[in-house]
Amino acid sequence: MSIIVDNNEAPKSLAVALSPLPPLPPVATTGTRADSVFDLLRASIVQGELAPGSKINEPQLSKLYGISRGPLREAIRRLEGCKLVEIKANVGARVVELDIQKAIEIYEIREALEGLACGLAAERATATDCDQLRALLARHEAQIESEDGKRYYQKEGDLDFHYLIVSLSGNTRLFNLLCDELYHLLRLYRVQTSSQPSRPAQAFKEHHRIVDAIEERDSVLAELLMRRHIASAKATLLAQLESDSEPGLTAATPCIAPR
Amino acid sequence: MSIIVDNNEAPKSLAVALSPLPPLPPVATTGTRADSVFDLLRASIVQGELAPGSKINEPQLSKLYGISRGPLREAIRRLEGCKLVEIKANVGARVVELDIQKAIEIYEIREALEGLACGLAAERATATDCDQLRALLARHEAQIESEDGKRYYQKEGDLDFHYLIVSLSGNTRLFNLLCDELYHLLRLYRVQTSSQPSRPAQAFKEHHRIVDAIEERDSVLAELLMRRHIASAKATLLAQLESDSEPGLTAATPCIAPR
DNA sequence: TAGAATCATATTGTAGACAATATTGTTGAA
DNA sequence: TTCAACAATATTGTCTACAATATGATTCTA
Repeated sequence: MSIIVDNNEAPKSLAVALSPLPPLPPVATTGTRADSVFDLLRASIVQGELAPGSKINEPQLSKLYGISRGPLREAIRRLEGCKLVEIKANVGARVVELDIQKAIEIYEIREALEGLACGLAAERATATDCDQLRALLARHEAQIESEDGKRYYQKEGDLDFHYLIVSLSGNTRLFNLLCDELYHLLRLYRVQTSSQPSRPAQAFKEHHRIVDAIEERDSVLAELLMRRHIASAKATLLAQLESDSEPGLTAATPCIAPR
Repeated sequence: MSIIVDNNEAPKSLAVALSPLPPLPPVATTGTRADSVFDLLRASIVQGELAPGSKINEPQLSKLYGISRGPLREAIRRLEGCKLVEIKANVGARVVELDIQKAIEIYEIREALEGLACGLAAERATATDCDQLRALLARHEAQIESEDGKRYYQKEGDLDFHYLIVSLSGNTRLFNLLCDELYHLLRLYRVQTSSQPSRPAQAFKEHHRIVDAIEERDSVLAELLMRRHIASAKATLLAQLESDSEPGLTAATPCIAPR
């Protein structure tokens, strides 16, 4: 089936995306300590344990993880590459601060890239692939209806769907770009705007229509539908962020370049 | 020559891209040694001095640059983030190997992202911005006609045009993604398929039409034209790569996952 | 001779110590 | 009281040395 691989952690990513949904095995890392700590730090950031904007203190973290500062710094450099932290020379790293402007930028990019992925998937997906997609949707639907852990599963489930589509695109670099970078940032937003209702019913309808288009090998339609789907998600998120930030009125300015 | 700058230095990048083309100050880097070496290494790779596929030897490079391995390793981690080197744990880093498959992937992504950028630019560009675009094109045209350094300037000039459009998109993340990552890889391809004719006449026509669309605030058309423009460039590059690799028949296989 | 196991070498991974810089708090003057 | 200059502290940046792993050459066995 595919494809995806990537730095250091190649098999892992794909396995997760394609497997019949194990409850996300937390990655038995076999690499270097810098790699392990990278994973741990990224998880901490994405799950909100390290608050956005908070300082990354090297001595403190190296004690916490029981490693020296060398590999820790390498891990931080990788986080910088993922845009999860921002480093200033001689000052240090801080967890990235999310604001509405950044959300807009990310979703503009996501719309273009996932549209591309979905179009490619429509060109390349096999019948088996489509079955997998349907099975995935059915499973999520069941989970939603059973009401248990509704929000959590819906969220992760939604990303699973997108993972699978992106992996079907056959474009490894695109997969890495979306799954290793952008999606982690999205998780961060979801944690921040905790537990949005996220319109599951509507989303499911859209998911099914996307799979329809893929099955029909209609790449233009598949791309269009995916872009619309993302645009809807964007609108939902922005509404959430705006209502959240109304009291404080932060970061809503159309400023573009960070100074 | 080069313009290019990057993370850590966000504001700079944008400013440089927007300025009326100073003769490219080679970046007076004020950051850490890791940052400087990152710039140097990236330039070495992009200009082909460090051959694709060649090993990155840490002791050797640290002696060459007169620094210790610590900051060097951080620089290498950043290069990994840019996809210019590939790191295997306990084995080391190698300069990325370019093959046709990767070129296809990169250009698929580039088409989507620059299409997006161009559409956004059409929505946001001011009259002054459009004047800048025209001026840029005129300057390049003059350079081409004067025949001096034809190919070289055309190449860099082409990227200048794209830089400017991307910066006009107003999407900082998109700018970083394209200008700090993808374009460097493109340079590497250009060095590898040394001195392609690169259809300057046709490209200029396309550039002008793109600016037309931007001036008319026709974002849909602007996106479409840019996507076509990139698709043409892709076709040119692929033809070049295929003719190059015919004798040796290297890397033309549709192999996808590096193992 | 071919292949596998072993050992020597080189390279990567990590740790800890020191130097350079920024941050914070304090003192002093207007 | 406020501001500026200075000193003390903490944090980052860098270097050197050592440990762990991979690479290759060599030896031994079939």
